[in-house]
Amino acid sequence: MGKINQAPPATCPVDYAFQRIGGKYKGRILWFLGDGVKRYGQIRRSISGITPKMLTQVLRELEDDRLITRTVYYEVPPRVEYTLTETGRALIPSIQMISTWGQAQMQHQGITAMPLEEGEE
Amino acid sequence: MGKINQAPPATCPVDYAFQRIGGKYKGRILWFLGDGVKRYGQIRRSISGITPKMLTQVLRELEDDRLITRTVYYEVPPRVEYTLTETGRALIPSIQMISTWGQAQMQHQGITAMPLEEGEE
DNA sequence: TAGCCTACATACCATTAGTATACTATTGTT
DNA sequence: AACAATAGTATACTAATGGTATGTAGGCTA
Repeated sequence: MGKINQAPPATCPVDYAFQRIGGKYKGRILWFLGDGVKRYGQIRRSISGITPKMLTQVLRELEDDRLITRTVYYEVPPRVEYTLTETGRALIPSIQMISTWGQAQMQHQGITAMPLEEGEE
Repeated sequence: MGKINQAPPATCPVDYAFQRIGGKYKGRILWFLGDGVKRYGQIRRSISGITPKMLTQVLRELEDDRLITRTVYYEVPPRVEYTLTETGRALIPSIQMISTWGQAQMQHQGITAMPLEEGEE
């Protein structure tokens, strides 16, 4: 349930890729993780508008697709860290390019770009 | 109706971009158009499994977002040609990289990649 | 000890994306 | 007259995606 595009396994590389990084939040999450190891709460604060349920769901899908790893520290309060796998990291240059494109388009339309949020801690 | 992601206008470039090129078919269609001017039927034959309704819908969305242009020739039988705009063409290198990534992953998993179809004419 | 925090899980519901199938218009060909 | 070709429309439907609300565990804080 909740899997973006799980239908017929892709034979086209573009299709294959978009089945994994399409969806409303995946690009932004991967992009944010490109910055380094992040905790659940950090991601949630950086991805404006995402609900905890969606975040959990999306993170699990990315984990299932081996784009990120999830490390649980059994402390109290619990701590869960997410980081890109090699495969996931290999996507960052592509997302970088897409971001650059997006930035240019936004400028073109007079929209002010705000890459990612989150107040320091 | 049918607009993929029309919710709050993106402030993040990555979000902005994925709102335009996300969805099941957009990446593949743009990629195919990267090859040059294409007719409706050519696109339909190249994107396996797409229904005419979806294709029309997606093409209209790409047109609205100024990623492609649509040229109608009032002949019989009708002829409609689609081509990338400058903005759309600027996306091709990113899709190229994503495709390369996808290809590598597919190889890694023993899947045979089949970039795009369509028999010559 | 009553709530608060983190990091979720679960149930339920609404919206949106996508599918299936059939149909249209126009003109030339058989 | 029936059929082919192209580029779609129309209608009805299912599946995927996303959202709200609430629950849970264990320690921490007031």
